Amino acid sequence: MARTDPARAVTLTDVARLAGVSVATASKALNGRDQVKDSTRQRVVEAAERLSFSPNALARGLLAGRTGTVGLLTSDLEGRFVIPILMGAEDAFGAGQVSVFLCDARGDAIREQYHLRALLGRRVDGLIIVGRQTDPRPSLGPDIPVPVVYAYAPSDHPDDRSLTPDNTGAGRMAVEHLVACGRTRIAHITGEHAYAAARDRAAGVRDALTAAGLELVGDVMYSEWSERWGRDATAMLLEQHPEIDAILCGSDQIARGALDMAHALGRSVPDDVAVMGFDNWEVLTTNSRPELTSIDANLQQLGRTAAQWVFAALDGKDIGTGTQFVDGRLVIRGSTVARR
Amino acid sequence: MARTDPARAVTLTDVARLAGVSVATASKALNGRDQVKDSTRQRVVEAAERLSFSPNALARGLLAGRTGTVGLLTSDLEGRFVIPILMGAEDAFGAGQVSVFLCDARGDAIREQYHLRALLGRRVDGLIIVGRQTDPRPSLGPDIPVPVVYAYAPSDHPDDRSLTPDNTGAGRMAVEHLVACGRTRIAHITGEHAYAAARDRAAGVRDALTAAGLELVGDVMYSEWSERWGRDATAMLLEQHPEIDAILCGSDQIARGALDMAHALGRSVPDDVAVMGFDNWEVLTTNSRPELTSIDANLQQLGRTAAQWVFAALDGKDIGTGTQFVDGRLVIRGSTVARR
DNA sequence: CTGTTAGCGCTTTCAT
DNA sequence: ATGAAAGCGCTAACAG
Repeated sequence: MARTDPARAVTLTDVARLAGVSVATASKALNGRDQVKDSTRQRVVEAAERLSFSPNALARGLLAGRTGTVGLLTSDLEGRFVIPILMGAEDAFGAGQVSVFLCDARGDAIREQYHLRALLGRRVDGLIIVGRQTDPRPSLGPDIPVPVVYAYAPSDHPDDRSLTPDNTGAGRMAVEHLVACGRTRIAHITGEHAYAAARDRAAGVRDALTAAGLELVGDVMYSEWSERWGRDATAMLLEQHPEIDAILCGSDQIARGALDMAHALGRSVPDDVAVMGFDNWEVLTTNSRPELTSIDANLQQLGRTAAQWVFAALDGKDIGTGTQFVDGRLVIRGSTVARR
Repeated sequence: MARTDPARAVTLTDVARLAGVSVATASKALNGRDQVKDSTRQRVVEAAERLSFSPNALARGLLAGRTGTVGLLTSDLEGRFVIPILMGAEDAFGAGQVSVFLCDARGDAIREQYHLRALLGRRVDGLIIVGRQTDPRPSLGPDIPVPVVYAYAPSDHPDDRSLTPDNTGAGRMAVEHLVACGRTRIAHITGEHAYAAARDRAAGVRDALTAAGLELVGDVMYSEWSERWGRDATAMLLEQHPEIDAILCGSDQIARGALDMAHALGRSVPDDVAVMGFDNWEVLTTNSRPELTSIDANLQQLGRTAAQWVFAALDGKDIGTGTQFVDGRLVIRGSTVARR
């Protein structure tokens, strides 16, 4: 049962006493220091096990100046981005080596400040700040006494270190895939123009089309990040430009709507028209009919790199400044390539 | 920029020196103890602010025996359940008062053990264990020295304290809604029979049907938790039982598939047939056409209660044992009720 | 190889 | 009202 321990937690002193040595020796024995006789170490280890001794990380941290903890401060309410990033960070840190405080600021600057203070008070060794869009976010400033890496949303200050998906590259990658599939009349439906993600992907789309000697069919269609918009835009598109053979959508949600409407209007996917999205949100991409080709932002990789940077900075290495872009990964499914 | 502090962090000693008092007095002043002259307190507070002093929570925790941290140990890879639970917990704890370590065991018992040891070593005040299904999970056993609450997945040991969605009640609630909408020929498509969530919801469905003097149309259709199954099952259903006027689906994903196929077969939703799901996963429910009625499991509430229990246990209160069920909440949308 | 000592930053008696 | 001192659990220097 979940009981509040009435007895004091077992300490190194208890172990030392049981093993019949001093705490110092016990400490050395358990930490693999080499000035300990094998038989002594043996005794200490056994004593520790018998008492199920678990060293107090607070005491250790207090002394070492390092706590082995990292703060992940997010505003991503759904956890769509932060969970893969957390997993990547855990990978990089090694499970159990480093523990991660996850704080959700819910897009509220005040709450963010609270959490920030708390994390610094707990002497985290580093911070990873996860935004919910790829638009630059306000910097925490230069006075944070630990390494900070901004993930997903870059910092708006050039001296900070940020890591964000390469949406322009992803846009290019998408078009290159469609072109490789033989598509030449490509339209682009996307989300809100206010989002850098939408604009950047669109820019990449244009680049790649130009490079392929093609032109976008119609204008980039900006509106909301929703299935509804995907449906509505697709209806308009197929009406005005019946010749299109590919609809590139700015998100998987939009793509789901496009797929839906294409079917409703009697177009076969991918035979008549290819459809693809961005984000590779599995619940959407692998459940549609056909399954949806998408660009995965490699967030787990992003999280891993962010964590490695924090570590590197801790070790005194220079991790530089500015924003680094993480490549996306094309995930091909049935909505752009006919089933074999 | 994110720099590793070259200078030592500012300590209470620094503050005391600047204020011209002893550390003891500084401590009292900052912690609102009442044996301090107002003018002295003033000076100390100012000094602390000037130095942007942030008390070392490790040192404090070492002394107090409480750390103000809680471990959230999950195996919910997508974060679908754990994020609302985390938010609920943060609500209950108060942002900044308590910090939450989030660890993802990824369904791996070894990794779970690693994380558990790490968390206990960091002297968390309590643990919330979040499973990814509502089936009972192995207990961590009686020897955890801090309060443990199992959330979402209950523990398989009766002496543990668990909190899980009331799926039976949710099944009942769903049927009651459909009946209230005038539906009488109701079918039930759901996920894998191996999942307690599927079986429990189905049991509730049967209860409520019986109570209403109705019978399920056909058998409960168990298979996978996917849109594909929703589509396939719906096709079979409409073929074999064209008279049905409601399809209750075991998840929103299945419901999306059902919606899709109902349309494809020329049935109007909700006029000819009502469709509803469970989970209220917004990306699915609010983007479909029509939007999907669903039962929300109130996970944020669940997280809040779990956190409150941990706290209560810490304060020495008896939080009892066994599993408590959290009521779901009906969210009515257009798939069961025609738009006004 | 082992033990003694000091001290990480803080709170809390207990004197003054 | 203030300060000196002890100690939370641990590790690192230094002595022996």
